Amino acid sequence: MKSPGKSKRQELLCKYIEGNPFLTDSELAHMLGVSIQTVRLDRWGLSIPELRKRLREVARGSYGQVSALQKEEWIGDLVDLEPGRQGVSILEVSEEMTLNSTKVARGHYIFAQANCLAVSLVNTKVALTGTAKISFKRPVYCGEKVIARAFISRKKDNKFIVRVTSKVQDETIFQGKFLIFAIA
Amino acid sequence: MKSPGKSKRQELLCKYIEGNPFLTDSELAHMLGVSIQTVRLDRWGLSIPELRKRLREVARGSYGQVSALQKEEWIGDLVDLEPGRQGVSILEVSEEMTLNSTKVARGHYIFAQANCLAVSLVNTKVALTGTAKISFKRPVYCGEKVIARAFISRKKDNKFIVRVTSKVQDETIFQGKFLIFAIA
DNA sequence: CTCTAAATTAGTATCTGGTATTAAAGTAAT
DNA sequence: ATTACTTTAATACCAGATACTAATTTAGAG
Repeated sequence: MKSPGKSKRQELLCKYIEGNPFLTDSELAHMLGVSIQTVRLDRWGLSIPELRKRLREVARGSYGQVSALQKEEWIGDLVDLEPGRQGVSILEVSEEMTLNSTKVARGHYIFAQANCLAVSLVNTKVALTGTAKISFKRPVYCGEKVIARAFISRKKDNKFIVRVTSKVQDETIFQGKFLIFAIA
Repeated sequence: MKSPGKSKRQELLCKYIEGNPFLTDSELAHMLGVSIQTVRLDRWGLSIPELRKRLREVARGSYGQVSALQKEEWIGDLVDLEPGRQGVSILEVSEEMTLNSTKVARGHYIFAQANCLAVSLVNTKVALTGTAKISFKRPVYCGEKVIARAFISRKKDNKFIVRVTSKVQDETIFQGKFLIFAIA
């Protein structure tokens, strides 16, 4: 019977947890539109540990080192993702991301968050950024929460146009148009 | 009455937890030779959060911090700089910068190197990226050395146009045009 | 359409590491 | 002995799970 839903969902589950290891099972269940038991079953099948163990590992700094998850380098926490359609990620600007004299976030962090999200939207094993046109609307300060929303605006063959808008409390601080290539 | 035992014990408690945030109350109780309730009371008095919250905090702090992008002030090594004119930086692509399945560097590192360099060309206290148009010409692999060259192509008031070309052994892998604002 | 196996959901008991609260001892100084 | 502080105990509750069993849903083959 092997419903295609299962493996797809498990892939998605991986992405969610890779993108944000702080998610509980019930949050994941809600995001995936399945019951909490299914999430646990999937985690078990993928041998992904529970939230608390993941946090322990992250805290120890060993997360992703030995993990079967092969954690990607993510900037921002993934909070919503419909591969092939849209996604949302949140980044809280910390001290290390800022120019220490001004507490303004360095542009490449904002870019990195958007880029990570844009790439993850493309539902293939590997996706690479080809070109991008980006614009920083205003400086972002330490402590602010940047919410990046991305959607695929066009698709042709293996090329995707992804638009990302990043906001701090309804104020747009960044916009970008990314051309992403999907690699088979 | 203020027994000396209490404040001494609380000091010790602080040290224990600072030295190892992974300790449970019962472990601490055992170490301090008091009951678990006393430990909780002490934690409460010192407003030290419970184990799980401590782990969350540690995890939050270290999550992504492993990343070169978060740790380092600068992406790339500056090897030449004439402020207001041109500059060169070199970045050796390390394992952490790549998608581990393919060993291809994630775009935002290449961008970060270029952005850092572009910003540093502008000879003021603070400079911020306004807009950028960038293009990744080919994937960059783990171990390759990326040499980014930047020059100021135009200047008007506090706005600078900086062009960056990044190469791996004479092969252009990235080009970008940055509009940088100088802040007084 | 029915049968069947896989997939999903439900339900219950149990665990850890706590919070929150109330109460009961212990201790030490005046 | 009284008073104030300190410590321990006891109980109810919570989040976020594990572990297990069972029922229900769903898809596909015959």
